Amino acid sequence: MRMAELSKRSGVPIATIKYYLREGLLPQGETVSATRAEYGEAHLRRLRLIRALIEVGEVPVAGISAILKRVDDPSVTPHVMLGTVQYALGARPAGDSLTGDSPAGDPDRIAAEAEVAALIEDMGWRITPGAPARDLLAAALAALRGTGSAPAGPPLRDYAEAMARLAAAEVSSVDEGNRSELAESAIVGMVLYERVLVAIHRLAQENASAQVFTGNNGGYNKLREGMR
Amino acid sequence: MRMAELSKRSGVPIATIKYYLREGLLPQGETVSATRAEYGEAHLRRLRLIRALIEVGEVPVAGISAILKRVDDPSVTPHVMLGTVQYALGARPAGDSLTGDSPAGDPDRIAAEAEVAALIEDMGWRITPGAPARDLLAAALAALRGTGSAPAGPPLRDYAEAMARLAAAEVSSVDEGNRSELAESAIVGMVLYERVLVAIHRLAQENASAQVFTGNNGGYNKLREGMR
DNA sequence: AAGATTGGATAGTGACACTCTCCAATATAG
DNA sequence: CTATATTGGAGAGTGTCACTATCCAATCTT
Repeated sequence: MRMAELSKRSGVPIATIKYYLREGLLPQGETVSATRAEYGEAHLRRLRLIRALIEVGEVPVAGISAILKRVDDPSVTPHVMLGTVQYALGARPAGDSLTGDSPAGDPDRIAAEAEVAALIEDMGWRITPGAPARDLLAAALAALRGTGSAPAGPPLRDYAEAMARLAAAEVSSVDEGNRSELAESAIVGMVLYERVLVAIHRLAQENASAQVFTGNNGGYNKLREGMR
Repeated sequence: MRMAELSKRSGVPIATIKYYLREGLLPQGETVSATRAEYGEAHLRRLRLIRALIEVGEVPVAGISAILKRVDDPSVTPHVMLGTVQYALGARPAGDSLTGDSPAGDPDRIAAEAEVAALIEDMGWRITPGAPARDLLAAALAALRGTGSAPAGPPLRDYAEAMARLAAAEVSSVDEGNRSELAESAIVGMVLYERVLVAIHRLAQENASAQVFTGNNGGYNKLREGMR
């Protein structure tokens, strides 16, 4: 298959495919002559993976590049690879430009970090010390406690227990197939199930809000009036 | 408080505060003279809210502007306001630039939409027909089914039940205080608890991956060897 | 032989979130 | 009552990101 066909079949413009080739997201096709290269089904699959990560997963191109380097390196174990995905996803600049209530030093932040450590300990989880998700959680908690106006919400433990159950099912469903398929499937799973989780959480929030704030309505949700 | 002090106390540079004023994220201070305006605690609180939404919540500035317009409009009910937040968060360009497997027309996408509708029906949820989270979920599911290499994962119902429980607790914890505080607290809650959820999900995934892929290790997670 | 297509290199685009530079009108200090 | 500093406000400039457009010479295709 030539580039034009790859483009048509994937729906990705040729200029963009060239860009992905340059960035190393997509491996080069097999060069047939100076002006011709042959692409296979693997390229198409890879391209779809890239699009899914970018469009649905909102993973930055640089992160995808880092992920795919690991996928294509046979010496990397699945667990390490998942770690790479986490790093690529959590590529938070760690003190974004403005360092108002900076990562370290802020008392809210320190308290939040302790809370995170306690949660992990409580759950008996094995988590790398430098895992980006730790920072992510600590930052979210610090912001939650620090904005003044923050609702109490459910205890972290409730989140952790629910997530432990779901994550166990997600990860165990990955455990099959050959290495490179396993790799791609694990990545897709990690990134896309996170989006699924978020989307369903939002739906659940909307429903909960409807239950709490609109008796049987406030002019917003006219349908399903008498349902309940 | 003058702008310099507002900047110092919030950690946000003056230039950026001016930018937020221009964009309407932050209300003007009380003009005292042609070159002097007075800012109060409310401005500081609002500024912290903005930073939390941008840094932790990754909400685009345009979305924050839309959200805050509703917060400052007393005729908007809490439920509608939460809807606005969802729109601001899910401001997905709906066919991003390249329309490869476009929103409509794609069979994977249509199947995914049916799956979403069935889930909502099953759970007995009240969800607006045009809710952005519907699209978000449908897009994630379509990508999941369409990449070829996708793990089965837990049934959607499991996610939905877990999220229903958490969302109910989140929303009910918001139900107090005066209107504008309630509004801000609801926003903070929606956005930041989502980050908390995501972060804990990632931690749970890392742990699950460690359990499944490393018997008692692969050279990655040297600590806690004999724990289990 | 004539036109189209290809891979590859280089430069340009638009969106985004700031950030910088000016400016005239005050404040404030000596 | 000057001299210096600061303020709010407006406009243009910056860096990043993910593309997108333009050229080009070397092939294919007809």
